Amino acid sequence: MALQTIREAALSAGLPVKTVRYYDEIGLVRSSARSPAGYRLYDATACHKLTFVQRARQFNFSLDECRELLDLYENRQRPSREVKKLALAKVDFLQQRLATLSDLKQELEALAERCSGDDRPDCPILTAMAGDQDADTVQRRPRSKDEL
Amino acid sequence: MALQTIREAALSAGLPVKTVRYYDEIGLVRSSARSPAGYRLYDATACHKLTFVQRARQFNFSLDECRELLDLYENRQRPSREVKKLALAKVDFLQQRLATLSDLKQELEALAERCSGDDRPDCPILTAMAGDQDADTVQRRPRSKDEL
DNA sequence: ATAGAGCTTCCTGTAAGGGGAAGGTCAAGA
DNA sequence: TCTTGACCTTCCCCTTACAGGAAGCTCTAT
Repeated sequence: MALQTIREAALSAGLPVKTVRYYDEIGLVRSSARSPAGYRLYDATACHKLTFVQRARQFNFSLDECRELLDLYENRQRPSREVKKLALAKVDFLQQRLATLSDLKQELEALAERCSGDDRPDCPILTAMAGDQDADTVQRRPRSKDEL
Repeated sequence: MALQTIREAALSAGLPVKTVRYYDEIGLVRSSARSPAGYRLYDATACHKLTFVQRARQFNFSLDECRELLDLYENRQRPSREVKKLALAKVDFLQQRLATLSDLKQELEALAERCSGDDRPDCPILTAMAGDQDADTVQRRPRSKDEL
């Protein structure tokens, strides 16, 4: 396969052109060459890496984590243990967030259910947020960095 | 209650000082006055609003949404319908994200389960992300703006 | 008088790009 | 040959919701 322009490479990886340019800029996936006019050119290997990163992103890995995964992917001697560790850590992270969001949703649903949702101004949702005595069912939760 | 300094107001609302200063700067919750030396001063109403915003943030509302909620909260004539609409939209949003994250977690777990996690270099996780033929169980999903 | 805490504004940085301007390049059609 | 339009480049600002820190003023206690 011949060298591809950034647009072709982006299309084949399912990424926006801007994103591919950005990955080049931060050194995550470098273009394999430049044309005489300065156009970025991507060979099969580079396109492959773009696709790899796109998939890893779908799995919620950050760009830094993608960098790690790419390194592992390129190192034919790596132990699968390391990859599994990253994957399981991500699973844990997702589990945490699922729990938090689920709680949140239930609380909001409960409040909405008690709201008449008509023309009257009384609203248990606002009352709860204002912290009036009616709102003692609302729990205060600490916020962690990870919590969305 | 007398006027409070930014630190006292922040403490009473459970927010960092930096955050309260930021809310003032963007006009979300303005300080009610300034001391002769230029110190921000908060009265009971302003402190109340800070608390309101802190609660709404716990419910995952963005600062722009908090602004809307504050407007509704301050408008004694508002119909509860509008508040309920915002709350239910947020519930929907959370529901979407829960589904996405749950899918993600299951896929990752399945991959990790098939990975030996030892010293050998073979790794189904990397293989799946590389898009090799072995990875036909991995589905491509479109990413929306909202999806974390 | 001085130390230390608290306050101010201003600047920089975060994640992961998006939007758009100004300008060079390339292939096709008139 | 000229021109048009699509494509490419770099550069810069914008986003969310603050955090960290510097330089400098203020207040309180000793």
